[in-house]
Amino acid sequence: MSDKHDKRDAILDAALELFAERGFHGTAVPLVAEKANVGAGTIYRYFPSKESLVNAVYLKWKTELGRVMMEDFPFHASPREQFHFFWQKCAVFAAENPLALKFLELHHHQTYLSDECRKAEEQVLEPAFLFLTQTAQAKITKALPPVLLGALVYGAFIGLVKASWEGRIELTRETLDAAEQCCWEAIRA
Amino acid sequence: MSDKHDKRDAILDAALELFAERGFHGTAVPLVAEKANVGAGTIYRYFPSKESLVNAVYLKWKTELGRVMMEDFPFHASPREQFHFFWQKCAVFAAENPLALKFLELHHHQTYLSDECRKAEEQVLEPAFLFLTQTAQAKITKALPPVLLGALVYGAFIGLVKASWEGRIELTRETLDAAEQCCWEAIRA
Amino acid sequence: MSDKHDKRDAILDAALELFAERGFHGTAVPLVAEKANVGAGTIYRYFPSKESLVNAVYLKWKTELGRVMMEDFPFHASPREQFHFFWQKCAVFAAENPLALKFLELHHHQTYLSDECRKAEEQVLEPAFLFLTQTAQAKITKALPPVLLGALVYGAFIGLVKASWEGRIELTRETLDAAEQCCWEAIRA
Amino acid sequence: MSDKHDKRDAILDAALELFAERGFHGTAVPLVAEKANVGAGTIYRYFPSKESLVNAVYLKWKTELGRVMMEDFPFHASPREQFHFFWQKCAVFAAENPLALKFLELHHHQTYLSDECRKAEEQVLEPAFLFLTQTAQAKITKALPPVLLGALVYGAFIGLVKASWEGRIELTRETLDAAEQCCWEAIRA
DNA sequence: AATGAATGAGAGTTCATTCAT
DNA sequence: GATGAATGAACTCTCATTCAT
Repeated sequence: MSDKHDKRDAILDAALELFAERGFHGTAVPLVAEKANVGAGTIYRYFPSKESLVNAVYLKWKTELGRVMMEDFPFHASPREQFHFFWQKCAVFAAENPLALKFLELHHHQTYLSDECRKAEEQVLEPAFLFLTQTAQAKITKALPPVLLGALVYGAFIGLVKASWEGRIELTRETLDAAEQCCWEAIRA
Repeated sequence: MSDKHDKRDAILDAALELFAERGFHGTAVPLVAEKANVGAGTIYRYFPSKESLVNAVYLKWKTELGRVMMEDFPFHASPREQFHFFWQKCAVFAAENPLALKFLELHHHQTYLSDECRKAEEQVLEPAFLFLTQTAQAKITKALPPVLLGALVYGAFIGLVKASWEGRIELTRETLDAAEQCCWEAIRA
Repeated sequence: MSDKHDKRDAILDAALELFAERGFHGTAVPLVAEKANVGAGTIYRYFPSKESLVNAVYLKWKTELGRVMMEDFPFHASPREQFHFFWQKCAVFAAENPLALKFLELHHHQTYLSDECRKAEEQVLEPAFLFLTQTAQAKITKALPPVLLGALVYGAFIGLVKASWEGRIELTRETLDAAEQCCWEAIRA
Repeated sequence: MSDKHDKRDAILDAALELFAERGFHGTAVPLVAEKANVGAGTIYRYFPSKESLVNAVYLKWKTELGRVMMEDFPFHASPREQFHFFWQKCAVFAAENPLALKFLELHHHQTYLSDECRKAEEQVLEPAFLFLTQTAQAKITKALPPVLLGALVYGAFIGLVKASWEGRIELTRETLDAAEQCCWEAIRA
């Protein structure tokens, strides 16, 4: 039925895995083809170039990240609960799509990414910035630029995830909860 | 005497800059040679391969980072002052060697890095872990694994620096101080 | 009935145009298919290979050229009138089928053409050679090998047509008549 | 001594031969390399692309043709003698550089040729046009556009040369002289 | 009969590495 | 010791041809 999408998706999945592990320039197109179980030429029926492929992977997962971040957002919950929601969503995404997160981190702001990818980036960040703006106004979080607090918390989260990738820590429920509390204390007024 | 080291250093500097901006696979050896003002063959008199060159750059700067982190460490100051010292050293390193930090982040844990690099990595982290172990025992910082708190704080710091690289924030004295205080509040008991 | 031939002709027409403009190796088969409004695979139902297609196009137009050259030949007119007939036929063919003439010139004696094409070539030239043989015997044209005079006149004609393709001259009635007279004076005794 | 030019020339010579026989798109770069006895990559040290290589070959031989055409031009000889000079020069060039002439004919006005090549083309034609303009004014040649007479004569010459390439005629001294006289009669008043 | 998605061999091109100078 | 021209393996990408539908 969806043979066409099966193949396109197989290519996107294979590319995600290889780009995440070896980087853009370190990944040969025929290798992607082999992993996706298609011919090398087939990739070029779906993507006009290797660059467009990496952009497609980036856009797919950045968009997906943005989507899950806002899914069922508890608009009427307390700021602390909303912060928990954000953290939880990131943790679930990291647990379910470790390769996607690795890929997004590794290719973030690379020269071969299109403007479209940069715009998707900003859209994903917007809700978090809005949250930090509103809670700062309410004197719940510190009177600091949202971009600063956002960078710190997201950076801390990524630091945690990277430590788990390197086997230096295990992302148990307790660890994640403790880390969340640390980050909340970092930003609360 | 220093002619030999002049050339070796020129190669390491050129490699640092190019690897930081384009990544390992995205950087051609002849380009490194050109930037270092040496012949392409000369690089192979100092480094047996491109891989060994990237390892040498990594080791040089990881070691340098470890060195500056411990230089003049105030062993008898208060934990908060010691934390300030760590943070300050990182900030100075980031300001003085932005390319080096970018390089270290980009090549961190890549497959072509040798075991020696991984060991250097650990050595750099050791003092910070020791600090977090001792302050936790003294109930000054949270009773959480040092690797967890370390990952959060270093991650937050890298998040901040990346935001500045992308032009989303300016690393003024005030910003850095505020961020430091956030991170202290994240880990304090 | 003519459905089959419609498709075959559409392919031949598309191939003529593309081969004439981009050459044999510069033309992709799927492009021919697209221009002919058929599937790429359909071409291989009519022609076993790209080579056989270019041969078919060549044979079609070389044969057509031979046909129109002899159509209504004025066997009983004067040599000068017969020469005018030849020239006129060539001019009409060039005007009506510029792509065909361009194609025939571009692919003339190429390695991928079959022997059949070479034979067709000779058949087309035969009447002209016969004419030049007979008029030479009658001391109306120069006592030179027909192949020499034929090469000069046909070469001159092609030179003229190429100049018009390049926009260096316009093939008006006057120009063609003047050129014809030049060529006649070139060969007349 | 001139090792560098030896290699560049070897590439240009190999390219001339292969492009003349198989056309631009029909010639693979590695084949040129093999014939030139260099590595495939070496070609790209001398020419940035296959296109620039074919342009270099074209320019080299078009320029050479223009040079030999004007070498020792008998400015004070009679028009008929000057015509003989042109014809003779072309014949010598064709005899000494058959591949070059074949190449120039095959690649004439192709889309991948640069503007520089087109300008070289015009420069080569200029002296012939000047000759035809002046002789027409002196009522020695026909009162027809130089571009018309030039196209006829050069076309006739190429027709003759092509016939010899195809083995249909032998370019003896007598044949060439007779053909020259034919062409003169074609254009004389 | 007709299709066009799929293919893999081969195209043009790059680059890590070597070696004669 | 230093070089950079030379290389060929491997890259990205194209296309003549096939075959399941």
